Amino acid sequence: MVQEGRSYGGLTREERDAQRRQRLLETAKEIIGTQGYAATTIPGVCAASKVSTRHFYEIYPGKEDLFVDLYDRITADSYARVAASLGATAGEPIFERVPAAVLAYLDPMLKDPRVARIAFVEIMGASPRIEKLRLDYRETLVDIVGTECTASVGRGEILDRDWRFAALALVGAVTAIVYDWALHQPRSSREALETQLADLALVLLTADPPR
Amino acid sequence: MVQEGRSYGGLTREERDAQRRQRLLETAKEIIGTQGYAATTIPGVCAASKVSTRHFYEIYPGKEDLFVDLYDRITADSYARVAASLGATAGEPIFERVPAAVLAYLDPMLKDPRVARIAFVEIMGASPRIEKLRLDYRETLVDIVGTECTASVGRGEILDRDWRFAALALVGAVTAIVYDWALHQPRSSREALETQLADLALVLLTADPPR
DNA sequence: CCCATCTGAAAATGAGCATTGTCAAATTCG
DNA sequence: CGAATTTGACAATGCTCATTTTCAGATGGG
Repeated sequence: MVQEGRSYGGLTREERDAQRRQRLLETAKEIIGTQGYAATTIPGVCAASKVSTRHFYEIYPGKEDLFVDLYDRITADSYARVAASLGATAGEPIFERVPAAVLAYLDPMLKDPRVARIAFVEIMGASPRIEKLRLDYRETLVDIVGTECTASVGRGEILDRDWRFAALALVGAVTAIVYDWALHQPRSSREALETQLADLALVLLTADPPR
Repeated sequence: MVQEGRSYGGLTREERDAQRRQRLLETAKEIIGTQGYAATTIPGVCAASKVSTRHFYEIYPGKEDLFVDLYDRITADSYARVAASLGATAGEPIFERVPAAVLAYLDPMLKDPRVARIAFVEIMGASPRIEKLRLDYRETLVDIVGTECTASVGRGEILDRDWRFAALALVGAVTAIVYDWALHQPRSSREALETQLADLALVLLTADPPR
């Protein structure tokens, strides 16, 4: 059981736990992002993290919770980037804001293929709880797109449409493309991909079907 | 061990095996498409199928093989529909052919939410072998799109572009949207969704970015 | 220095399956 | 009919973890 807590190795209990949690998260990113969630075991993560299983269960209730924590952090990071991007482009036309926000969101996945695999593949259908988490987060994203685009419609920049449909299409398309890009070697430059992704976002949110 | 085989219950060995396989596949569709692959157990599938585990292992080497067989059949069905659709619209403009082919592909998923879940969610990252299967099948699809569109470019109907990128975007977008539609109740009519999907396909394959 | 905490390693426990084996009853065919 | 097959139910096995517990040693406050 966890006692009151006193200093050890020059660190407080909180600091020691934080370091162990940090190592666990880093290892989880490596193993889940490389071998997949199904192939991930607690003893495996603990061994690679230099954390005893006893300490693991002092930090997390179970295996699923580590994955949830990892995914929460990845998502929170991307969402913060989106918020920052939207804040930085406030007042600019939607043609600037949306592509910038999309690329801000994707930055962590473009930098690290393991993150792309976790956020776009391993997260899917891993468990009922995690699936709900994924869908809830995505709903937030859909709402953001809807809000921004509706405001843009009000400014007369674009025509109104089914924003939920458009947002889901954007998320799905971007997911498939980035994961594919992260997987393949050799691949086009990140700059080239970002140009294509920005164009894609614009097309999906503003193009009229060529009837 | 499996003997030479003789009639039993008025059926040959092949027929008996085929019926058991049929029941297993139907049950697997129900359980995987409802509870998810991770929550699927052999004893569970066998009990619901009225097939003993002993017979299961006479038909399939293991659990993963049942899933592979199920996914193979689902995919083969969709691919056959695509081929039939493309054959039926031969000679027509790409603006007719592609939306028709996309809807042909999606028909089984639009008819049965369990199929949508299996093909679009449960299949992802289930295991290395299954993930490879998914990516290989998707590559075939990408090739088909590329072939059709390149031919259309030759006919002067559309401008050339990165067809692999466009195809991946289309597949990713359609996947996310159809699964979302299959999941939500209440939802728009199938006809309305199909119109949106057809427009989406055209936009992704033919629209120029509004620079 | 003394003792309560804390730590890493490793063993112990136990659950949940996948997979295999047993067997009595049912069926077929010579 | 009677031997050989086939069947379904179910017991038995074994393995892979998740989770808990043990324990000897390290550390720190008083």
